[in-house]
Amino acid sequence: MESMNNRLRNSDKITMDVIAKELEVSKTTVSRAISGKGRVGAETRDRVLKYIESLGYKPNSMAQALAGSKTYNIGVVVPDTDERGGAPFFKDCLLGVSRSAARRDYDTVLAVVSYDNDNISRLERLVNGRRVDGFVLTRGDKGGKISAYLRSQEMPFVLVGSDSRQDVCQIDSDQKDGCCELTAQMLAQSPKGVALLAGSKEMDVERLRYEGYERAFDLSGRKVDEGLVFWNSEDRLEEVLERILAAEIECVACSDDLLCLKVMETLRRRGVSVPERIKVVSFFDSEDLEYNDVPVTALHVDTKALGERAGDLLIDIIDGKNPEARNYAKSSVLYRSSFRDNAG
Amino acid sequence: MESMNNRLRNSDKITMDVIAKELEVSKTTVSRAISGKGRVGAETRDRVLKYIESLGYKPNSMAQALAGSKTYNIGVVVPDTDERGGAPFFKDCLLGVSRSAARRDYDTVLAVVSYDNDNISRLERLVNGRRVDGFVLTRGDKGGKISAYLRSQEMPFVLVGSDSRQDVCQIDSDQKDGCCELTAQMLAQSPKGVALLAGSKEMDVERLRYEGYERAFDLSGRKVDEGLVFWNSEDRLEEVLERILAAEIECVACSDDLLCLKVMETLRRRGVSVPERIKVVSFFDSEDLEYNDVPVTALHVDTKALGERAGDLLIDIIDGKNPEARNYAKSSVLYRSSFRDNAG
DNA sequence: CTGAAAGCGCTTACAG
DNA sequence: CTGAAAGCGCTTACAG
Repeated sequence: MESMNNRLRNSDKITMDVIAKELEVSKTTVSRAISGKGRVGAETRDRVLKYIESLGYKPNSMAQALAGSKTYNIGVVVPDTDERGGAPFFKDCLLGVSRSAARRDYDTVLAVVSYDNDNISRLERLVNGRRVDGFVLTRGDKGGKISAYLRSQEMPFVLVGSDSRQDVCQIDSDQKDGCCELTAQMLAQSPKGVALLAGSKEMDVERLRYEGYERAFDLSGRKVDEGLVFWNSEDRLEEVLERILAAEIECVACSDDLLCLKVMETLRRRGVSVPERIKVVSFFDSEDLEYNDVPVTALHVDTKALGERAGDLLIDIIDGKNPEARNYAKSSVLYRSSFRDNAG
Repeated sequence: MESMNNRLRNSDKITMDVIAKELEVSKTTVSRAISGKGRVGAETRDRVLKYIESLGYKPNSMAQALAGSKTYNIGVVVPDTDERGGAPFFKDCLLGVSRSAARRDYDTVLAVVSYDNDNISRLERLVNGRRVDGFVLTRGDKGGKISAYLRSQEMPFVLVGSDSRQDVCQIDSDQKDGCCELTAQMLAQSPKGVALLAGSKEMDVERLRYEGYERAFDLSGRKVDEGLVFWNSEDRLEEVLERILAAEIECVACSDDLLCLKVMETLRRRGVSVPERIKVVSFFDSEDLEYNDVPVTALHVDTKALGERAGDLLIDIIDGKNPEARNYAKSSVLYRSSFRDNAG
C-alpha cells in the first residue's frame, strides 16, 4: 500500500531497511557504506552517508552486537571496598578507561566485585550474557581468581597494577624507578643519609619502593644504612622519629601518603619545622599531601593516564593485536614545600 | 546427519535452539520457561530449568535486547571534573547505583560528560545506539540541558540532587532538615548563639543549609543574629573568627568540610582549643573531617544509599511505575570530638 | 561494485 | 499448555 509514495513517513522507525528502500539500494550496501567494510562505489557511499546524516540515523547497536558478535562494551572490574583514600584512584582509573573507550568508540560497563566474600556474580553476568568484549581489572586481582576465570572463558583482560605472571597483560606505574629518582634527589642534599619509613615488607609495592630507594644509593656509590630503614613504622612512629632526629638526618622518605601525613602531624606537634629542620617526601601522592599545612613533595602517579593506557591495551587485544605484556607508566615528582630539588 | 545421535556435542554453541531440540520441545517453550512469561506446564518448565542449569546455559543478552527492545543497562551520567574532594561522591554514588542495578538484574554503564565544554557525545551515543534503558544524572544538571535532551528522546531518567522542576524525578538528602537538627543540638548548649560560616548565597545548597539553621532558631523560640551569619566567609576567615571569639560565642557551624578544615586549622594555629574553648561542626562530612587532628562532628549524607535509591527509582520508571517525583533521604549527625550532644 | 539471502539468538502475537 | 513462524535490525559469506 501507499505504493505511489515511498517518501519516509515520520512515524517509521528508521532502520537500514527503510534507508535502503528510500535510496533504492540494498541493505547490504547501506551497511557497507556505514561500516566502511567491503567495497562500495564512492558515489553510492557518499549518497548513503549524506542521507543518514540528514536523518540523524544511528545503527541500533544491539542488532550490531548480535550480528557481529561484538558489543563494543568493555567492563571495568572494581572492588566495592571502603578503604580510606581509595576514592581518587577509583574515580581517575574509571575516567581514564572511559576516555580510552570513548576515543575508540566503546562504552564502559561497571563490574563491581566484592573482594571480601569473593562475590563475582556481576562479572559472571557480564561474561555469560556476552555483554562486554573484555575487561580491565583494577586494584590487582587477589589470588588471581578473576584472571583465571576470565581466561577460562577466553575473555580478554588487562590488569592495572602488577602481576608476576609473565603472560598477563598489565600496566603499572614504575614505582621503583620513581622512588629511585626521588631518593637520588634527596641524597644529593643529605650527607648523613635519607631515612625510609616503610610499611609492611609483605606487600609487593612496599618492596618495590624499597628497591628504588636502594638503587639510588647504589647509583650514587653510597650504601643503605639498614638502621635507617624502618619497616612497619606506622605503629611506632614516635620512637622512630625520635631516633631519626637524634641522628640528625636531614631527609625522611615515607612510603605512602597516610603514613606521611602522620609523620607531618607528629613533627608539627613536636615543633620540628619542615623543611628547615628536616625534609620530608612521600612515595605516594594524594590531595591531602597537596593541601597539607606544609605541602609535601611526593611521587605522583597519573592514575587517569594509567586507566587510559589500560583501556588502549585491552582494545588492542580485542582488535586482535598483541601488545606487550608488561607496560610501565612513568611517575613524576611533584615538588612542594617539604622538599625542593636543587634546581627549584 | 548424525541422526542417531542427538546428544549435545561439546563444540556446539548452546542456544535455545539446541536446548529445544535436546528436550524435544519448542524454542518458544524454552524461552517461556526461562523468562517466566507466558504459560508453561510446571513439569515441562522444571525439565527445561533443570537442563539449562546442568548446562550452565545463560541466554545471550544482546539477542534478548534486540528481540525485546530492552537492554537491561542503565547509564550513569558523571562529570569528568577534577574538583577537589569530589572523588568520594563519585565513587559512592556509582557504587550505589550499581548495587541497585545488580539487585534488579541490570548493568551500569558510564556516560562521562564534560561540563566544561558541554560535551555530551558519550551520552548521545548511548541514547542513539539504544544501549541503555534510562539514566541516573549525578551532580545536578547545569542549565537542564541534559534532562531536556533526554526528555526529547523519551529516555527515562532520575536526578541525584535537587531540581526545581516539579516533574523531574529526583532524590536528594534533606539538607535543610539535617542542618536544623544539628543546629538545634548546638543551640541547646549555646546561650550566646551559634555562628554560621557559610559559602556563597548564590548556591542552592548554601541557602538550604541556612534555612535549616534558621529553622532551628525558630523552633527554639530564638532569633537568628544576622551578625553571626557570615556569607563568603572563606576569604576572610581570620577576621571572622576574630569576631566570633571576641563575642565569646560557644559554637560555630561551617557549611562545608573544606571550609571547616580551614577553620580548624586556623583555630589550632591560634592555640584556640576545640571543643573546650569553642565547639565546631560541619554541615557536610568527609573523611578529612573524620581523620582530622580533632575529629569534627558533621552532618553525614549516605551517598551510596542515595545512589541506590536513584537506581531503584529509575528502574521503577523503566518498569512503567510512577514513583514520587521528589524524594528525600535523611542525613544523620555523626558526633565526634569537636562537639557532642548532651546525650553523648 | 552490488544484491538476495541466510544468519546472529532471542521474544511474542497468533493459532491451535 | 504448546508450537510454527514472523520479527527485532543488523552483518557477511556467496554469487554475480
